[in-house]
Amino acid sequence: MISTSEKILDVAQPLIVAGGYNGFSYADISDAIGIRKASIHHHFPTKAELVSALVDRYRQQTERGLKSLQEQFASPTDQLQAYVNFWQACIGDASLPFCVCAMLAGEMPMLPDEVASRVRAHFHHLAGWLSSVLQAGAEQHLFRLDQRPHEEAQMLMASVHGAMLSARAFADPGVFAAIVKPQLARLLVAER
Amino acid sequence: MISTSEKILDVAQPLIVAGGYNGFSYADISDAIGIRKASIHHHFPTKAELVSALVDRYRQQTERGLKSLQEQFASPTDQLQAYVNFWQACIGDASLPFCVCAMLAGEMPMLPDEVASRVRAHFHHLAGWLSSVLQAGAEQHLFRLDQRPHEEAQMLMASVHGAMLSARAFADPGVFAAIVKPQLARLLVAER
DNA sequence: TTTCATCTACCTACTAGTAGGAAGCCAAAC
DNA sequence: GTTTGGCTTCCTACTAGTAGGTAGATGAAA
Repeated sequence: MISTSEKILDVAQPLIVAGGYNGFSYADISDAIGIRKASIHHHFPTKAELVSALVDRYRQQTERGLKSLQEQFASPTDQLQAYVNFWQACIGDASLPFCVCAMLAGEMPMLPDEVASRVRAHFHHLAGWLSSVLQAGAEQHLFRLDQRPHEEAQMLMASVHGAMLSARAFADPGVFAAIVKPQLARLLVAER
Repeated sequence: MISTSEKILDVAQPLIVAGGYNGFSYADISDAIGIRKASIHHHFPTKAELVSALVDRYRQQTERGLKSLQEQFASPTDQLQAYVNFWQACIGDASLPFCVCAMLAGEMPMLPDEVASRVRAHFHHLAGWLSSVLQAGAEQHLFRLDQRPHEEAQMLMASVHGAMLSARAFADPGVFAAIVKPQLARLLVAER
C-alpha cells in the first residue's frame, strides 16, 4: 500500500524531468492521480515544499543506488561503468531521461532557496562519490588521472549532464553513450 | 535607434537564460521596457513566435561570433581557446551566464515544435563548427583526437554545457574553467 | 489614406493557495 | 461496548493574482 504523498511525488518527478519547476502544476498532479488540488496542499502545503521533498527523496534514492552499486561491483572501473550504464538505460527506454537535479540546476536563479540548496547538495554528494571512486581506482592503478580526483569527478559529472542535454537536443539517446563512453575510456590505464 | 522588437528580445533573453521558457511572461517584458502587454503581441503574436525569433537571432549572433573568431585567430588551438574564454568571461561577469539553447534544450519535451526544432538546429550548427575546428587542428598536427572529429566535438560541447550547469549548481563561476580547461588541454599534442 | 505602433479594456483559462466541512479511523473515557 | 474526541485525509467552494491572447480605438507617419 503506497501512501498518497509518495504517489504525489511519483507523479511529480517525471513532470519535473520533462518541464522543470515551472513545467508542472498542482492541477497536473491532481489529474494524474485522481485527487483534488486541495488534497495535495494537505500533503505539501506549498510547491516549494513539494519539490524540496521530491529532491530530498531523489537524493536518498541516489545515495542508496550508489551504495548498492558499490556493494555489487568490487572494482572502481565496474562501479563507474555501472553508473554510466544506469543513465544510458534510463535515457534509452525514456524511464528517467534526465537527472531531476540537473534539470533544476538549470533553473537555479529562480528556484526557491530551500529547493536550490538541496539541488546544490545533490551535486556535492554526486561529485564526492565520483571523486572517491576515481581516487580508489587511481590507487589500484586502474585509472590514470590527469587531474586530482575532485577535478576529474567534476569533469565526468559535467560530461554526463552535458550528454543528457545533447541527447535531448538531438532527440537521440545514442548521443549519450557516444559522449560518455570515450570520456570513461580515457581514464582507463589499459586503454593507453 | 534600436527597434522595439529588438528591445523585446533584448529583455527576453536574460529572462529565458534565468528561468527558461516558462520562466518569463509578457508582463515581465512589459514591465521592463515600459510598454503594454498588448503592444508586445503586436510584434510577436504568440510566445512561441517570440522565442523562435529569439533563438533565430541567437543563432545568427553565434554564427557571426564564431566566424569573426575564426578570422581573428588563425590557429585552431586559439580558436577553441577563444570560444571557451568567451563563455568563461560571460559566466564570470554574469553577463550571459548560460547558453540560451542549452537552457531550452533541457525543456525540449514541453517546447513548442517550432522552438524545439530551432534549438536542435543550434546544437547541430555548434557541433559542426567545433568539429571543423577540431578536424583542421588534427590535420595541422595541433590536436590528437582519440575519436573522430564529430565525436570529439560532441564531447567538448557536452563538457561546456555540463560545466555551465555545474557552475550554476555550485554558484561558482570558477567551476566552469576547472572543468573545461583540462578538457581542452587533453586535445593538445604538446601537452602529452 | 493606408499602414504602423501603441494604447485601453477586456477575455478565458489557469496559477498557487485557503476556508471550512465531511468521512473514516483509532484510542481513551464512560 | 458504546460513545466521545481527536486526527487524518479528502472534499467543495472559494480567493487573488497571473497567464497568454484579443478587440477596437488613437495618433502619427508614409
